[in-house]
Amino acid sequence: MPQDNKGEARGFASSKLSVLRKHPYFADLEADAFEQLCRYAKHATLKRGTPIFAKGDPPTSLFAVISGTVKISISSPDGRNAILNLIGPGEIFGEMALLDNQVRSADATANTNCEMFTIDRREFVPFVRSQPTLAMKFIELLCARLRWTSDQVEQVILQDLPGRLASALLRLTERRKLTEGERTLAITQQEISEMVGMTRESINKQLRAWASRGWVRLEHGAIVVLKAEPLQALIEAGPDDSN
Amino acid sequence: MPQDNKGEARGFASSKLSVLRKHPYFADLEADAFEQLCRYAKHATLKRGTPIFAKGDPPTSLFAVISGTVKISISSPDGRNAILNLIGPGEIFGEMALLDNQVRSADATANTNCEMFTIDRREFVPFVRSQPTLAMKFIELLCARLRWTSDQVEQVILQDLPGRLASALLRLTERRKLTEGERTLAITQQEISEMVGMTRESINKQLRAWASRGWVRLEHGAIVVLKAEPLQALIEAGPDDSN
DNA sequence: CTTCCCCTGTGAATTGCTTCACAAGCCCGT
DNA sequence: ACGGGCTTGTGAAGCAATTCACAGGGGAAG
Repeated sequence: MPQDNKGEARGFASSKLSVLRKHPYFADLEADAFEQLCRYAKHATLKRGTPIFAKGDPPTSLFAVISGTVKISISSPDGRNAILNLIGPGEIFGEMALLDNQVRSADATANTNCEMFTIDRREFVPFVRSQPTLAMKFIELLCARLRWTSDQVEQVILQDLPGRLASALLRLTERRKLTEGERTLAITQQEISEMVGMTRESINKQLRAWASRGWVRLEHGAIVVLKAEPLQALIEAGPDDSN
Repeated sequence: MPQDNKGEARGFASSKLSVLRKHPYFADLEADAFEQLCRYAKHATLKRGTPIFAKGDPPTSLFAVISGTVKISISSPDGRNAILNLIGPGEIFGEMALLDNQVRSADATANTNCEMFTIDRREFVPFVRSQPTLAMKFIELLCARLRWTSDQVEQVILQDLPGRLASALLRLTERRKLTEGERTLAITQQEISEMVGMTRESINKQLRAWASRGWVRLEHGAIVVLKAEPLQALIEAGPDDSN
């Protein structure tokens, strides 16, 4: 739980405000609510790899990512781990434990160098209760999360390796609102493998097969989706439609 | 979308009220909100196997189960299916699509003969907006769902067959608040297999192995958990701790 | 500018789970 | 009370994905 408040050094609410305004999640709040939010929000920057919270922790804050990405994951005793979500700029995380007042159900780590706002629990909870509009916004957020996670269950249970991988790639491009031409995903093969629950090696071989067909292009730390249609078709066809 | 309103035949709000009062989910609503709810709620009974809604449908209602269980599932083109959740008496389902105004993301089917209340979308949404307490209650519900589903992802990705199965059994007993002595789960091996994403045959063999050690007892259409500790230990030990 | 670590790439052997193919039992509806 | 269908039980063969064991290349940090 790092508390690097460099942003506070300047001490001007206005500077914070201008950055917060750009955060899509809060963009359409009413003026007074937004002002209140500004007073609550604290700025923080953290280095790649920094743990933000761990499974079992009592929740202290809500987080709003400004730049960089945060990994939400769970690890098993034998060293494997599962990535449940990757949170990017303009997104929020850590709301669940705050809203239901339970301990954190997963780990959060800065996946790259990150810039973010944090809102303390003591201010956040009464704030949500006092703002019905905000409560509805969080309901929508939770619904979106639930759809995302249920999709993950569906794919992991119903599909084989090619299907899961295709599904993960497309879901990630959609989420990032990349819908045209070259869809570049800044993600390592290791990370993808932990999202779909298969080994890095298997993922690599499948990606390579698709690359040779021109469906994707592989770069260092990135995957570029070139043709979404055959991948989509593969998912709809179900397991073992010969890759 | 069956609309069997036999319960209406009597035409007395009071009879409906007495049943609704027993539904834990609404038990602690304020008097006036509860009265309003009574006017909205419609009674319905449906036979085992009846489809309630299907993936892709526009949402029409919220459902509150009084008796029986409802299956929330998704099926793939090649005939396999995945059970996302089993909703029992005192529980609610179908809220997600209503709250975020999207199409249904899964199928719902009466898994046994069922008795339930339905609340129409046109009445439900304004009702939630006008009752902050209720909104907070739904936030909690969504959080609980999210934890449940994330757990499912975690287990499916991190654990092997024994771990997944143990985890599913324990999560089900917990959910039903069975914490002492003989925990009977009214569930078929087919159903469990569709919840954990493995074949019925594999599940059967594992259950049989545990039965011979006295950890569980197998009945027709039911699994009785006799010893939770070794199962729990198995999950914590992670994959391949020799069954 | 150079070191070191992470990311990628690839083959061979192994295996946990599936697939397939049955048989028998229980229960529900008519 | 009697089918017929769902539910359980079990073995043998097959295979998709893992495991293991490498090697080269890029990029970030010092």
